Amino acid sequence: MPTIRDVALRAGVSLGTASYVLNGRSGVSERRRKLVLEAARDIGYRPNQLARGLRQQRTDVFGLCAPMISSAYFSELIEQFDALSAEPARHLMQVLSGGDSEREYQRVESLISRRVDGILLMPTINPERTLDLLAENHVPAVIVDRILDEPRFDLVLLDHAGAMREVVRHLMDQGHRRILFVVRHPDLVTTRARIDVLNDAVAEAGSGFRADIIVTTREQEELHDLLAAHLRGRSAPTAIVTSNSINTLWTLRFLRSLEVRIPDDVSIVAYDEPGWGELVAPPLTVVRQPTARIAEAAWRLLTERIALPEAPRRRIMLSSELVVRGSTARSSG
Amino acid sequence: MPTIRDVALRAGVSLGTASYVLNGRSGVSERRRKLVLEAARDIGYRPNQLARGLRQQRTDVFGLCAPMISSAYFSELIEQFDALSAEPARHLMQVLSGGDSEREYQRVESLISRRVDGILLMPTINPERTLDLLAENHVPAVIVDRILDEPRFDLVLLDHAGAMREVVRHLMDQGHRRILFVVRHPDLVTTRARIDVLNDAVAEAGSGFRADIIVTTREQEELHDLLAAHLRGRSAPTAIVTSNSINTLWTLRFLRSLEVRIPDDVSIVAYDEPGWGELVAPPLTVVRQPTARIAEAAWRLLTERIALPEAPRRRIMLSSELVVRGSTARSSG
DNA sequence: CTGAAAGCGCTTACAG
DNA sequence: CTGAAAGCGCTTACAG
Repeated sequence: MPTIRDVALRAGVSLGTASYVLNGRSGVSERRRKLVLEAARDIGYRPNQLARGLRQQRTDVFGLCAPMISSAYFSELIEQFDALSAEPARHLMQVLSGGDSEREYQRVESLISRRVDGILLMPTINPERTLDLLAENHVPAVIVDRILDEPRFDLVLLDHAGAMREVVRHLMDQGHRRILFVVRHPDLVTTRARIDVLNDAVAEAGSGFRADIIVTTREQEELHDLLAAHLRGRSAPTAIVTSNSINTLWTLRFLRSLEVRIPDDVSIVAYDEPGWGELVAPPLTVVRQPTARIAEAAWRLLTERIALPEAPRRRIMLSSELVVRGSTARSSG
Repeated sequence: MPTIRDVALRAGVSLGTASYVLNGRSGVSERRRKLVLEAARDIGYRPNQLARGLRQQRTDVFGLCAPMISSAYFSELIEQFDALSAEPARHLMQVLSGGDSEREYQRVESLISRRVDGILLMPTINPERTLDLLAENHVPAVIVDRILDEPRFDLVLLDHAGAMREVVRHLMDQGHRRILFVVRHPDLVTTRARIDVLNDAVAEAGSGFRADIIVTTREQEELHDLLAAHLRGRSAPTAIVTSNSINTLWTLRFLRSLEVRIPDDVSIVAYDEPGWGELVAPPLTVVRQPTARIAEAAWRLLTERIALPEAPRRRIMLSSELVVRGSTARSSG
């Protein structure tokens, strides 16, 4: 592959001059500038970003670590980030943690070894080691959701509590008194916040109101059995809230196999807006995350952090939107 | 960030010796080896892969370019690739073309500038410039699907014709005579192949049999109108085949709004297996792509191409699987 | 078994 | 306005 040396040789100028031209610096005669540009085009010169990055101590690459890609929330978010990376000639280097903290650590370590300028982290449940790694190496990073308080990094937060308040209000307005919340990670601060809001609302509403929690695992079967047990009971829920699109998928599947009708027997509110949300019968009432604004905020925070490493930490909180559709209706209970 | 020089200094050995130890070369005394390892750990040394890549002329990074991430087929494929990249300490650098050839070219160019060892390309419709770029720069690359013949690269192919033959057989066995095929890119060789199979089968079956094609654009409305027109006609289709999950989503949505019942009024076969395929009522009959095997084949091809740049080109053809579920039934027409 | 030196492909002060 | 030289952080022949 041709190097800048080849360009200089062909243009008959020094290596330094070639570099100046290629980087658009002023102070090179028009004649030489043309010669260099022509030579570069002729031999198909493409600058080696490894060398450039090594020398300049910056790579114009942002690292991005997400748990997965197959959930609507993350794939949307990542497409948004990708769009953002196009214009300022920046590159996105994406890795997946699979939700596993150890893998997250390793992948982020690899990103650091590749000297990315900064990292966008959609953390796993236990990101402590990763956060320490980032902090120790002074890698500019912004954390997207899942963490409420972290003095070392800029944060983009989602107002989960507010969203849950809206969900509960919507359901109670419809006469629902027994709400089941299907969650995957009850120990996440953000899940915790939602559970608290739910419990508080129920407590405040008085007797006859109640909230239950189901924690899902990787085993679909367990959810099936728990769901069946809850629905059989005397205090069966009249409304179910699912915390992410996988839980929603599974819950809908099992409700169907249990011959529970939506919304006649039970209402459903789903977090995240899967592509098929409008498609299932009835269309889903969802809490939609503002992925475009999340990506934009995180990107801006990271860019500014890189520019001013010592600026005070910032947190941006974004709120979700409750979209009411056919899967919620007046309680029949 | 600490360099190998810092490690050597702290361990009291030469820079070369530190490098030997860190790279697991033999021929260093046990005493020094321990000193180096300890020093590296103590100061949190992390090799600069930019420098390493520059020197070694290899980065252990594979580039991956896909049209998008929000389709089930691609997100599955990419998760598979990601899993593959974990074990041999290789890194995946992923870019998105958005289906736009110009953007594909630029993103691949950026990958090349970053000196990836090879590229996994899920091409756009007009990848010619990108392919030329890859070929001219002798970048090892393997192309996944969408291209049938390309003497310069290794290929992983999907047997679309075979899959379509199976689909048509299944439908005709059920008494269907009028089949509508909803496609996005009729000029893709792979789509062309499927259309040909469909047309041939219909011609062979004799009079009374017929096949129609609808080409979708970015405008959902157009599909709605075309669908309505086809279904109103005297020779309305009794079965519809959709070419990807977006088309499937839209088609299902419009059939619902047109109050067409599935499979009573019309049967549906969908290409790709969206996460919600089993969820909609009725569950979808689908042509499922073997994403795990595709990823594995492409990865192996690329690895071997890098090892033996001059080895003869290879093509691996994989076949899809027809999964019959409730959306197809005996024709009522 | 160990160390000094060259070089990967760039950018960027520094002389001239 | 231009060129020679140093240096980014590594690896790797080459002497000793």
